[in-house]
Amino acid sequence: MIRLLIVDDHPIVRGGLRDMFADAEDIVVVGEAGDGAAGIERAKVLAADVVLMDLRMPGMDGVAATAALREWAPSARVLILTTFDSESDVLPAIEAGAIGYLLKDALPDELMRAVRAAARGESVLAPSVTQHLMGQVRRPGAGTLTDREKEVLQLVANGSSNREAATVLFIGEASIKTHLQHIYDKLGVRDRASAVAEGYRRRLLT
Amino acid sequence: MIRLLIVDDHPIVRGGLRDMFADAEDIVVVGEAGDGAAGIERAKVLAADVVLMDLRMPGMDGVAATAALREWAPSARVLILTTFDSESDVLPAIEAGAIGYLLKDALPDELMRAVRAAARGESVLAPSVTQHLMGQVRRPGAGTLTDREKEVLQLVANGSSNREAATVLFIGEASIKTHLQHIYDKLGVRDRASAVAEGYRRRLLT
DNA sequence: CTGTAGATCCACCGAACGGTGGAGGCGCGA
DNA sequence: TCGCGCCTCCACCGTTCGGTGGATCTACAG
Repeated sequence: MIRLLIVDDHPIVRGGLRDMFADAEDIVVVGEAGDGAAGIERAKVLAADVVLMDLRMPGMDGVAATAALREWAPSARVLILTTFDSESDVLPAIEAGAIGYLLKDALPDELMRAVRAAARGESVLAPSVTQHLMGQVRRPGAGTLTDREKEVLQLVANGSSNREAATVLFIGEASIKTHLQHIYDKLGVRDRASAVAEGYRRRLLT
Repeated sequence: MIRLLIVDDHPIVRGGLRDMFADAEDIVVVGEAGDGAAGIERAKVLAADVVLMDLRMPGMDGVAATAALREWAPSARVLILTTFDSESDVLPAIEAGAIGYLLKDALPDELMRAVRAAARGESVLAPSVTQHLMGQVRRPGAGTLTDREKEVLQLVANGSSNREAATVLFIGEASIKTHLQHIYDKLGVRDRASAVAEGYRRRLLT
């Protein structure tokens, strides 16, 4: 019997999922949680085999919760179930240790098979997600900004000129320019405006 | 008896909603649809009183469907039920003729009361949505970019210089600069980088 | 018909930015 | 210990951008 935990901030979604698994004889929904922190606690207490995890949640999000589960409930397999399949969602989730990644437009039958696969330790990915993963191995390393670079990019997004950013960070204007050059290289752009755009697309910015 | 139609592209969400309304004695779910076009057809055929409409859907989205329903099924009240409450989602939906706007983290009880209110022709808005509306009347016109301005901003976000954007849009570089000045004024920023940032924050850009 | 909003275009100027090719220092793991 | 990644700083130069204050044309509502 597979012990399933549902973590999603929408009561409606939780209800739909619980209902769906009611018919399955080999799966029992042992609990629900509305955010990441509660999900971790529930997974531990209830000894869940599989955790069905949403990514976008208030408080602790799905990625952080997935990472935390590796430490606090290593035997739980995390299956991401979310609406979005952009690289910036998929990659952190996989890195954090998710065993599978499905989209919410999945058919109930697919979802059921995915849960069983996850319980066996097998990976199940939505087709579009597979594409993103393949795209990633082709360009390793690139695309990750350092903390300092993210700070600079955030300031630029907030309207700072190079000089203003330099003042805020207590460094010289020249350093800001150097950071920006590195940012341009990593993001594959040629100016601050499109760097900001890429920053939002990859969810590096707020 | 309130005849309710559910329009949402996620089977899971539809299931959760149908289940939720199963207990209500004065509400009957007469049908479901997975996109806007099907929703319009169903609303007409089934003579729905209230349409529970998602905004983000493949094909015809919720805003377009809401607008179309005013012509094809004027007696149907559209109640938006979605995950997002940004101004750029809320305002078009209200303009298109939605009578209410709820978020998917609403409690089942709230949702039930909202459907009954909508059936009576009363407006129900999520609290955060009310904020957006109030913010809008305070600065009328401001904050809304014209189609042309959105095009320009999108090109800038994609790395175009003023000259390149001008070429793409078959207009002069001077016009691009003028459009950008208007964009800066409306978004309350002073350069293209932060204009792009604001564009993403207000969901004007992809 | 007249006002308003949107789109287009113009000139001028100083300031900021992007490109290039460096350099030194620090911490960490091989 | 040596290399590597990261952060810091420098100079020079051409290009682009932002700010200002206009202008004309069209479409549409009052």
